[in-house]
Parts: sequence; structure tokens; C-alpha cells
Amino acid sequence: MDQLRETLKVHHLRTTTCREDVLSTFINRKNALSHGDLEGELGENYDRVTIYRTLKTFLEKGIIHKVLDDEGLRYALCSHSCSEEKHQHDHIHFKCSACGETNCLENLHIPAVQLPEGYHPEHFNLLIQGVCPKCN
Amino acid sequence: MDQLRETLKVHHLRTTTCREDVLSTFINRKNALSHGDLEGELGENYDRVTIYRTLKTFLEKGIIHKVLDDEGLRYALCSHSCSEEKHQHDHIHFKCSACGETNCLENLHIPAVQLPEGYHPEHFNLLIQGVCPKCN
DNA sequence: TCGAACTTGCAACGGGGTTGCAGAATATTT
DNA sequence: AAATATTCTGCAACCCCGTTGCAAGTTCGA
Repeated sequence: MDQLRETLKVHHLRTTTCREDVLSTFINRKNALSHGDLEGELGENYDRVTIYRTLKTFLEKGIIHKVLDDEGLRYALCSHSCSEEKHQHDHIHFKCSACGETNCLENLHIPAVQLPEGYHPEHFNLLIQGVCPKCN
Repeated sequence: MDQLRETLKVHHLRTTTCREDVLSTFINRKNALSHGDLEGELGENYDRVTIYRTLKTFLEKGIIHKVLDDEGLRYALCSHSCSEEKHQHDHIHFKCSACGETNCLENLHIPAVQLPEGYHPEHFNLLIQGVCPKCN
């Protein structure tokens, strides 16, 4: 409760009920969420546009990060504190083809890759699709 | 010219000018293309819907594969012959933040990852974003 | 408690992608 | 070469995603 406000404060955001609710949904659900997921959960309380704007703000401030997907964008909490200046993510995302959930495997780092001469990598995004332990 | 028809035939597709044009655009442009790219190139000749359907058909038949991106789906040619039954891709995709082009690095394989107990991986998708040799 | 700054809801819009259907083109059979 | 079955295309319509402008409401610091 207070922790939500604290998180928002750290990132220089005003505390509003929408932001608190979106943030707590991410914390409770644990997996990566799409705008649609949030609208399903909170849509009766807030306008779609407000949810879009909340996601955009959280992204910019480093509270959440994008998760690539073959059927639409999702978002997940940044575990280590990212900031407005710098997002740092090198963990793997796993999407289950059975239950459809996408999760961050925080402990698994993306292996280093030796790129050819001239390539200057900045961000890495590895999505593995398959069956997760729950659906096994 | 004849090669286009041949490719379509191999995949049990009728030869139509739209399919020939889309296929030859992929071959000429070399990089990953979005529907919008194709519409820009061929939009005066064909309806948007036809281009969508062509992409979908090519996907199903194993002529092209999806390329994930943080700002929308793209497609690229399958180099090794994929089929309706099986798509097999383990190469890396590189997106240049300067010119915006996304390319397949066919020679670079995605390194193996040791997943925790219970995970059964099926497909891998690694996108690296940064600056490409051309924009260096 | 007041005002400046920020946030929200509403309306509207553009783009992405899909579906149904009728007409056109392709392949096949004779 | 013509007829037929099959497939493909264009059009219209539709829904979902995401954004923008603006007026009204809320937050927070002085």
C-alpha cells in the first residue's frame, strides 16, 4: 500500500489511484501484462486512454519494460531499479504456448554473442516459446 | 522470374502477380519487411487485404517467418527451406536504431540456454538492437 | 488553503489486421 | 480449346490498438 506510493514517489510521479492500481496489478499478477489484460482487470474504473498513458509513463520512468511477443506487446516490472535515463535488461522471457503466459526469467541472462565487425549492439531481447512447468 | 514461379509451385501455391511481386520484393530488399513496407511498394497495384493474405499464406507455407520487433511485426524470407509442417529458425535478428532496418544474421545462431527444470522450449527469437555497419 | 502543475475522461481519429462475399483468375480435366 | 472446380482478389465493413487535443478534475508544494 505505502510501498506503491513509495515506488511512485521515487520515480517522481504523483500518486493517483489509477497508477496505484496498475502497479499493484503488475505486482500481484507477476507475469507480463498487455494493455488488454489491464483493461480487463481495471477497465471499469479507468478509461482505456488513462491506462495507455499510465503504461507509457511507467515505461519512461523505468518502472516497467517492454516484452516482445509475436502477437502483441506486453509489459513487465523492472526488477532491478531502472531509471528514466537507463533501462537495463538482459534476462530471458519465456512464453508458454499452452497457457499463454509470458514471464521474465530474471535469473537467466542472455548469453553473449559475437557479432560481425561493425555491429554495435545496445539492447538484447530473447523470447523463448514453449511449454512452461505449470502446463507440463 | 521463373524462379519465383518455381518457389510458389514448390509450396503448392498458384502463381499470381501479387505473390510474384511480394516474393520478389522480399528477395530484392533483403531486409525484414512490414506490411506497411509492402503496401508502400506495391499498394497501388494491390489491395491491402490481398497483401495481408499473401503474407499470411507465405507464413503458413514456410516461405517467410515472423521477426519480432518492439514496434510491430515484420517478416523475412526463410533461407533454408521451411515447410508447412515445420519452421526452423535459430538465427539472430539485428535492428538498427539509426536506419531502422531489421536484418537476419543467418550465420549467427542463438546460443544454447540452460532453462530451469520443467521448461520445454520450442522456438527461439533473439532481437539485438543497436547500430549496424552501414550507419556506423 | 490557494494556485500552478499535472492527470484524467471524453471524443475523435488513424492505422493494423480480419472476415464475408461476389466476381475474377488459375489450374485441371476432357 | 473449352468447361469446370478451385482458388484468389477487391471491396465493404468491422473491431482492436494506440494516440492526440482539450476541458474538467486532482495533486502537491508554498
